[in-house]
Amino acid sequence: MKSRSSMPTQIDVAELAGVSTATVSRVINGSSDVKQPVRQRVQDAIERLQYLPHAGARALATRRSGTVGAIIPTLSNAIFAEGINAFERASQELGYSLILAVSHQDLQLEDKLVKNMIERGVEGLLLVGNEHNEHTLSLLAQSSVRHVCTWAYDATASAPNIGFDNALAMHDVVDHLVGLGHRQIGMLAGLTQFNDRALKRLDGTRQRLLHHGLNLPPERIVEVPYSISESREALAGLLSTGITALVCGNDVIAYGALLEAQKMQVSVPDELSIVGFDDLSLSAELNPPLTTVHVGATAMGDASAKALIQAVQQSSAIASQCLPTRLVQRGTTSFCHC
Amino acid sequence: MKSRSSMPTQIDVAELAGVSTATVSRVINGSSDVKQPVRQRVQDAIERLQYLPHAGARALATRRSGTVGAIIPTLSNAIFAEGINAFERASQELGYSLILAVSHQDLQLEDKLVKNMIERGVEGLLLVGNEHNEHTLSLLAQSSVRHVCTWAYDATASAPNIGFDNALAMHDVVDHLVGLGHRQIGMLAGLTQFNDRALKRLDGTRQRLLHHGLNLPPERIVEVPYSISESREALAGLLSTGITALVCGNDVIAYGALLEAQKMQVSVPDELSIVGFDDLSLSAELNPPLTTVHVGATAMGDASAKALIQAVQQSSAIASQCLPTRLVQRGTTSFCHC
DNA sequence: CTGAAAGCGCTAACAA
DNA sequence: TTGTTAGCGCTTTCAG
Repeated sequence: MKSRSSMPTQIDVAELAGVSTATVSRVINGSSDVKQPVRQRVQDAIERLQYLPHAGARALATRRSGTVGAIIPTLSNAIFAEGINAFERASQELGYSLILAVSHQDLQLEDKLVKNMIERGVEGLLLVGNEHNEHTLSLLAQSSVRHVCTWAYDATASAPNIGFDNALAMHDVVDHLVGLGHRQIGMLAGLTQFNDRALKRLDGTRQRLLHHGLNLPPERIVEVPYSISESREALAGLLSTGITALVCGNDVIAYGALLEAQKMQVSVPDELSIVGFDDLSLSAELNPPLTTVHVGATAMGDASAKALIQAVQQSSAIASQCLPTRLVQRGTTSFCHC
Repeated sequence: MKSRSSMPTQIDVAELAGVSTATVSRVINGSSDVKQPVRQRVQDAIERLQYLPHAGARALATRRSGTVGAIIPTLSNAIFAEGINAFERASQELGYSLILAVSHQDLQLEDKLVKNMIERGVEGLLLVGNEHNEHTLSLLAQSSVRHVCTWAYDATASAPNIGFDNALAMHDVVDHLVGLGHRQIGMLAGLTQFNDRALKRLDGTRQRLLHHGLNLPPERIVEVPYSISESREALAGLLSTGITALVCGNDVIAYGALLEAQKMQVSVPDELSIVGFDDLSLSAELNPPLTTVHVGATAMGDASAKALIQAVQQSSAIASQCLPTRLVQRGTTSFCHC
């Protein structure tokens, strides 16, 4: 008899049930070839001892941890929270637990976190964006941990991508605005440093404007962090450049612009059209409701979990997916009255 | 020489460095008694092989997993996302990884998730609220996994609590409103079933109104889910009961009330005062800015992680903490003009 | 200061 | 169908 400090082990169950540990293992793992009476004795013993298998030991023996990891920039951004919520749900339904880490937009930290995830034996890993350290990528490559880069779809990326085309999405936005007669357009972008999604949105906007023969001069571009108050502060300056429409890098920035415009008595959409990006649930409820780009964060989280886990289970590669985005025309955009 | 499919193990490092695995282990764990030249050889070997220690094996040997768990109702609620963000950050800084699971307000599912967390060997566990299955609690008790119930402080609860007094917080709200001359007060509460926080807020409001000799009749209480649109729908009915002030179970509900009132041309705060709960970052930015109860979600997540991990490391008990909450008076409340 | 060896709790051949 | 026996990769006495 071994000395055990706390929890019962398989050995205890085996003793109580009068079988070998192998049999206990078989029962736990649902092996079909255990006779009913034996199976019952084992299950009773498990019940009586309140035995819980040790996941670490099992991972060691099977070389499979039953966990997936996710490393995201922050959870304070509603759209990431929503995506992770879906990712967790899908993983859970497929029998996997989620190890979550937040990188705070720090690629150096992200690298450490990836290393940690590999040590923990995650079978799949979700990352955000396509910008990562060289070292991080090589770590992933030689550990052969399945991984997907999400939120951004880039056909040229080396790692599997599940996300949407941030640049292309802006084409719809620009086309919409130009179609409404707007010619003087500005952009309140998210911080583009260390954020390829924000950069693509800016680039996409610029390119599509050019396509229409329009310019996006530097004075009409302001980058702000994910913050309503900082977005508000930037609006007045942008307005002074004579714009009639404003493209925002995300919904939160758009909220700032809208609220500040209203405070400045600038009528939206009559004097200024505003377009957001993300389509947070609040956006449809504002007065006026925000015209924005809907991205399926939930669908993305869901698809990522399923793709990752399927790839693990079939030891196949992950197919990249370019998810659709959709411009939702609501009340903050209208014909240019000028 | 063993056959290895994928990753290098300690044995490989030991061979390459010409030492025993015990020495490799010592170097990894920063044992001071390894001579410098040997230590260097080992570190070089680790570097060259890109060796990563196997967390599962280590957990098995040390009986410590280096993980903490958190089970929350949802991540779609911004205030939980914020709390978990802080919890993760603090845990990470203390060297622990986070295993996160979402219960979708389902106590049955929560029970399964707790079981899973114990199997995974989490050293500490964060739960939300004080309402849990009997079985869940006993599981926790006999596994002796440290745990805290958060978001709600209840002096009578059996498990350690780190949160705020949801009922007491409403006293400030009611006092504020009554002090402004309001006598006809209604409440747009969150769903109280399976949610002790929402229930406490409702009870606290009712009690404090009684204290002032005021009533909260059933027709002035409406429960709605965490949703702006459902909150909006409920407003008209509430307004028809002749209220001059509305207490909301959370900020999102308050947004709905505010936006709907504005749409109905009911002036806030002149004709209707509104108070929220949570103080999400958006609340201060609305027009008018929302009067609400500030709860330190970040502080709570942070305190929970620190308390949990400290208790684990000193194998001591967790001290419950009643965190302060603060009424933030902004623009949605004013003197009763009646 | 370093090495040898015995597990940690579980699973997976291989026998029986 | 069930038991026996090696490990999975790491840490940790205990010797030397």
